[in-house]
Amino acid sequence: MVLNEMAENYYSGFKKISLQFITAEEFKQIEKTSVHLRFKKGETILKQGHQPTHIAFLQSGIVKFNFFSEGNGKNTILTLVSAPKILGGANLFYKDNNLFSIVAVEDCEVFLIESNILFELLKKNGRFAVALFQIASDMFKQSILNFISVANKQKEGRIADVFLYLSGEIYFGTSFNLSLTRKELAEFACCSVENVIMTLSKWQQEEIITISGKKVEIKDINKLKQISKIG
Amino acid sequence: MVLNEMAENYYSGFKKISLQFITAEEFKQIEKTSVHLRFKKGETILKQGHQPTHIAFLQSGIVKFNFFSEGNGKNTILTLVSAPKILGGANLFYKDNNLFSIVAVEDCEVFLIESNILFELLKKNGRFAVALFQIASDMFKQSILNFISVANKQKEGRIADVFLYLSGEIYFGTSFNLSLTRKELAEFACCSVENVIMTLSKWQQEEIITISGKKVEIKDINKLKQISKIG
DNA sequence: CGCGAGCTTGACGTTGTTCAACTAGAGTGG
DNA sequence: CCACTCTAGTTGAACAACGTCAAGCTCGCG
Repeated sequence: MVLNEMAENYYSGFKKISLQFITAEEFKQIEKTSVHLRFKKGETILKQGHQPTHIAFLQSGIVKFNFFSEGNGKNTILTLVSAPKILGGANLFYKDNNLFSIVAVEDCEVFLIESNILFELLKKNGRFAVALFQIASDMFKQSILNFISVANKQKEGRIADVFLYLSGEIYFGTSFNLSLTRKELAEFACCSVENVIMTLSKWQQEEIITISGKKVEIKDINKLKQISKIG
Repeated sequence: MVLNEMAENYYSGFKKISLQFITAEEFKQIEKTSVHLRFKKGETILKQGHQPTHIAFLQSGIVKFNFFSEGNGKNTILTLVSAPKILGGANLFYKDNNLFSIVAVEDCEVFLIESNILFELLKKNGRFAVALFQIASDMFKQSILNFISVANKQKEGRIADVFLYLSGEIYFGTSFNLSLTRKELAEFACCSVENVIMTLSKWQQEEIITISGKKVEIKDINKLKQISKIG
């Protein structure tokens, strides 16, 4: 009974969204063929290059979309996503193999849904399809915004963008416990680790942020926005 | 009668796709509230920042997705698209204002559809919705691949990517009339005009490509792929 | 206590942008 | 039909931005 309740809460976010569009009966169909899992920080939820057999619903935690380049052995973080959200946008859209990996940045609870089951429901229910696609495509928009940032701005502007994103879309506040390493910040901002560090040091001196250990506080968000704007 | 035939051909690509999923009756609904237009090279089809009232179907021609950055006054070409294809992916997905402009790179024929009419149909017909989203999302995938290229490679690898993309996805061959200026190539590859020129000169000396005027011939596509891979 | 991973700093070299000068071709008007 | 101008393309040199390297630091954990 306790277990049942836990399971109930486990996918409640997804269930709540779904039941606005599909019947309880139809939701049971999804439930039967899906699993819920916990992932520890650093574990891979969906792997780049694999076949997309599942759609993931992120119930709690934070994940990164990680692209590994064979050519030079470098990682790029396309975007970060915090719960609750539908992951596996790539899988929703294409039949292609996963473009990137999805990796837990903090401990996560995930609800893995068989994609062909979900797809059948989407085809039967246009409103559900439209709603899910709109949710899922948010991540694409973020990737594109990130692209634009990388393409147009130099380091400082990009790192400012990263912190504005963390503050606005991930931690929802100006004060948070950073769960990314400096290396991950660098992979997100597309620059070297040293550059992240130097920029952060500079910002500390200018009293734009304070960092101690993993604790980050943005003291002057307007200045950050300014830096982002200038590029 | 001749006019009718022309009009018939005009949106035939979109009609053909649509009629696999919706009835002729339903298609008439779209037809009634839509317009077909011609755009000259350089003209803007959908403008960045405007409200997305229409979805565009590109019947013929080539367009660029152009992002203009207020901060530094620079353009970035997110991706190029050749007909026939559904444009306005951004509009399909979000209610937000257009993230970027869509601009004709060659003369285009476009079929502008009122988005709320189309959306009503999508909600009623899940199979149609899924099909359209899959087509539209191809452009997102290309933007992300482009992002990865910009993030990981240096200029020569990026310019190689641009030419491989032009050859494979736009002109469908190793020999074509380039409709982009050097400036546009630079905006696509995210580097300076001078860098594009120097790289192309170098490739000519190495007999990887030949260029005379707008005529481009890729003589050694494997070498280009090699350059792309190394980055 | 010692080891290793993550973090920090400064020096140095490479990459790529900016600038300035020049060329070629297309369009315009006298 | 020839200057004139305007735009696109081209080249090289100077300079700034950024990544790489090397060395040292800190902190948590065995």
